[in-house]
Amino acid sequence: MTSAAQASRTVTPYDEVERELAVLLRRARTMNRDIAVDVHPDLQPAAYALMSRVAELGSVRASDLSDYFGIDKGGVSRQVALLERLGLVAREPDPDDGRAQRLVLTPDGGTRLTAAREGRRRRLRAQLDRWADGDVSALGSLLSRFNREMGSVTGT
Amino acid sequence: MTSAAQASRTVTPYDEVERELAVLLRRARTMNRDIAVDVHPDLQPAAYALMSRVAELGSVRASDLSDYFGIDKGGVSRQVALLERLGLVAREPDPDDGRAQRLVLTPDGGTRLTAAREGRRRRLRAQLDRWADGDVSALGSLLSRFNREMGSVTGT
DNA sequence: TGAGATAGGTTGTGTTCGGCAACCAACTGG
DNA sequence: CCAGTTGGTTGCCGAACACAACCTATCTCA
Repeated sequence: MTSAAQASRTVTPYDEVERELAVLLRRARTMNRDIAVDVHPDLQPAAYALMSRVAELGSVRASDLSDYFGIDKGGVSRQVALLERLGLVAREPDPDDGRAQRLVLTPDGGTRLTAAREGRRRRLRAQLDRWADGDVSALGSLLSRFNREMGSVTGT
Repeated sequence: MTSAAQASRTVTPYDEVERELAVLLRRARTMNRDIAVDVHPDLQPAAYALMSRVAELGSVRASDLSDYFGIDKGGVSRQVALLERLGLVAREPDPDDGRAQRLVLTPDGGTRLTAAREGRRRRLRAQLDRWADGDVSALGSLLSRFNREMGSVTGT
């Protein structure tokens, strides 16, 4: 009972998940930065994820992004402004709602994203290649589920 | 081929991992903040992870933390200073190296950490309870492996 | 033993991120 | 047509780091 090492009396799977998430989150910034620069030298790391989501859905409203990533709409607004300034996404008026705007990738944005995606995938693959296919899928599914279920508790 | 939606032509497991990580990372800040406040009202989110790691190992050097989390030692230094100011960790001279210091949890730090850990675990559990035990373990292992292998590519 | 080289920490500076809140515009429902 | 709500923008601010300069202690090796 001397040191705090006894905290390890029971390292539950929960603890492990928590610890690994902590590590991942701290390292994430660095990893993300490299990725974003691949797309466009002036692209901020955070904007990459938004852009990626726009590509995935084809057309989104800013508030959708805000909900999906669980971040403030103010931040989204700024990131989107940046993406637009860089010519990576464009805004279209939403036919169904005069207040809203639909975000779409510009051709240039699409091209750059695809190109960068290739490079990034290569790097990710370089690491995950040694994994069995099933493990990669499993990680994806588990993360997805985790996000989905944690997301619903927003107001904890 | 009109919109960028065709980017979904092949959503590989790699893509899913990437996407889910992106979501996770964006949400992380918020989640972490709540946790840290549980330990001590003035505790900054980032410091919680460090403190947690100190508890796990019992005694660490700042540079170990820097390596482990992959963040700059400057940041670690500041966080540690904060933790010390709050009386949560203490510094001891390293008997083996005059330059270094060993960080240990104070009794108060240990108490608070344990208490907060309980609360947090309850919340995490509330979500993960519906998971099969094996799934939680699997997520932990996969994340751990992911971190380990990605960590070794530091200079990509 | 003494001159680098190197490792552990601290501090100053700048940037990125994103929460909070005040605000405008447009939609919705009496 | 007035109130309440929702989509978005902007100002303000703190947190979290990266980067780099710097100090000190240790190590190395001739």
